[in-house]
Amino acid sequence: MSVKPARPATRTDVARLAGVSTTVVSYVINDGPRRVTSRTRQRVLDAIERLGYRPNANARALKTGETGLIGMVVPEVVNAYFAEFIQALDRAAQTMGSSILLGITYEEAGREERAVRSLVDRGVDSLIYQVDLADQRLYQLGGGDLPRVLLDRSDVVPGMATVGADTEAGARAAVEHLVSHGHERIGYVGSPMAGRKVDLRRVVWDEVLREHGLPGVPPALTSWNREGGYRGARELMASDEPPTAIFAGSDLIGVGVLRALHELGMDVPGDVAVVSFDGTAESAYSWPPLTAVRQPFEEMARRALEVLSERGEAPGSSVFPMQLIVRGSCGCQG
Amino acid sequence: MSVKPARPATRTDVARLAGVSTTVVSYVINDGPRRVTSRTRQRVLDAIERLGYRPNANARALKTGETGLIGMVVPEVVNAYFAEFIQALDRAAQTMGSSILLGITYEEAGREERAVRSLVDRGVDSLIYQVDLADQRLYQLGGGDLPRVLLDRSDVVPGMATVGADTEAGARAAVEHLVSHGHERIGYVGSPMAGRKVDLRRVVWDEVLREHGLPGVPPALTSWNREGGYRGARELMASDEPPTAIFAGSDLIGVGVLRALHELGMDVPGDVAVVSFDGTAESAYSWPPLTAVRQPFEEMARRALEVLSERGEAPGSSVFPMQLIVRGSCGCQG
DNA sequence: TTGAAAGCGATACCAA
DNA sequence: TTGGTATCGCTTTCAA
Repeated sequence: MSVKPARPATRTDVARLAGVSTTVVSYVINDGPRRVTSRTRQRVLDAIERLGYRPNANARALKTGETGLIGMVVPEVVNAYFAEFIQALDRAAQTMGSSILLGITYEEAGREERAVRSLVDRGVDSLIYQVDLADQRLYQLGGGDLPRVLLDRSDVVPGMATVGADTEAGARAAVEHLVSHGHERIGYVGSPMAGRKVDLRRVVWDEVLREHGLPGVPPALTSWNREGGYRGARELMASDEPPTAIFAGSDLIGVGVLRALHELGMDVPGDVAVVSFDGTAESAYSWPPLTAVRQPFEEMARRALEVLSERGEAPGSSVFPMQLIVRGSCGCQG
Repeated sequence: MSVKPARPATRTDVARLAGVSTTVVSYVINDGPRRVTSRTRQRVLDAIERLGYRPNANARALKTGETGLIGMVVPEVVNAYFAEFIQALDRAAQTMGSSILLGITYEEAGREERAVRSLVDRGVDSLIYQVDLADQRLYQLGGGDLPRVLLDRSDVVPGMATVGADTEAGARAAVEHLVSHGHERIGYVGSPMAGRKVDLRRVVWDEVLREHGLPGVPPALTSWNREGGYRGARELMASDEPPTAIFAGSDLIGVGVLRALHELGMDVPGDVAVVSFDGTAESAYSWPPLTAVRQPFEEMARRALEVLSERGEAPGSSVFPMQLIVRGSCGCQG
């Protein structure tokens, strides 16, 4: 039976109703730091229930210096790759009573600093970077005491913990799979990386080709979205010796590639086979469904939160295996 | 030139360095409520700069009762339909110095209450519901004083402001477009709505068919995702008189429909034309690209924030027009 | 086991 | 125009 007060009940109201001091209310809410008789405890619990009392998170944050908020910096959310991480992180955070606060950069120079600063100013307890910030100094925003982790990122920031997928093995699995189908001209569609970062997918693709004595193919470097995949595939197919297989650097790219191939009247995987990178839901429903190497979203998210709570440890890096998911676009089921 | 203090600077540090009282610091930061000489003001500004001072959001929230956080309740984020709104809202909120705090329900009964409660407990200033909550009482969480708005929602909650798209006109445009192409058997793939809510898309589809004297077709009601679209189209195409056109209740459904049609060896739009609802980026890169009626995401987001700041007004409802985007799947370009 | 009280950082009333 | 100070709701030390 809860009574609706006009003004939200505070801890003082609870104390008064329970006939104890506010200190005791605090003790029962936090299960410490002092013990409370179970009788007293029950009285407090009853009062809380009757008043519908909920602790004021801001007051608590002010006092303890912890908000229970985890800042996550992402370039966008309309992209299943990031959205998958956001959800995985959110679920993991829920079990710890924390919440994810998003800082979206939109990959616009101006918004980048705003996004990160906003998180820091709001007092997040830690930060997860899922974006390559243009200005390295932004990684230091808020001072050195905030636990931070780089999640599945291409750039490396000295002294910062890292959680990522085994891109190298994943890319290798993808390309080797295409090779195993007998393809000899295998193209790659990706994007140039900002700064002088290297795209491991591209590097590995190149390596595998070399290892098998296959001819090199100029990579099509456009942008990390569907449009980029589309343009890249058009480019690749317009060459004198078009590839018979394409390794797409992301699912979105893969989808764009498929569209281009269809437009050209090519059969997938008959004329051109495709394997993509990421393995989000969208890849499963394209036509044909994309064979892809999948990111271990949940595992990485859980690990990221672990890393953040182990603050103080030496910044290490965790690597998780990717998994090849065979669907229709590679030719296995064709 | 900013000095990095070990401990973050507080307003007291600023006051000391500027040789003024903390009150004045407050005045210049908030531009009021009292005026400050421009000379004093400048001294304070300098001190802030030198110390790298940033106001503590929690302390401020405690004092003012406002956090600058807007709670947004969504079922998921790995779905461009919701992600588009999240981004649109985020951008709009940024211009007001507010942030969007997400409460993801995952459409799981248990998480629903947690998600909403977590937002309220964190002290959000207002709430945007983008999900049909199973338990209507959850809409009242946090008391009656929180401004709330329902964003593009199918259910109606008495006394709550609403911002939505003109689903009816949108659906009509979609179906009429198919009719204008000469189709006589037009199917619908959607999903049963929770509770006894009605799916306007389905109702309008039915209406339009009737108006044109076209034969009714049993709708395929599955679920609002790609898988649902797939199953729905299989179902529709397995009937004795399969449709020659399909109205898909969402982009995801549309994508699933396309996959099913391809699997059956049908040509789109040659054998079956498709028009979908929502118009997210994914619809533009399916094969063939989906003709769709598009949600006015940005406009609705902006309006939602306006409504929230007009607290106290009578709860009205804003409706925005949808736009038909013609691409390849309807037959216009075939 | 319980309570009084200091203090987290910021706001704004009331005086000066 | 500027400053002293009470206060927001909560945590926790110290004393009872």
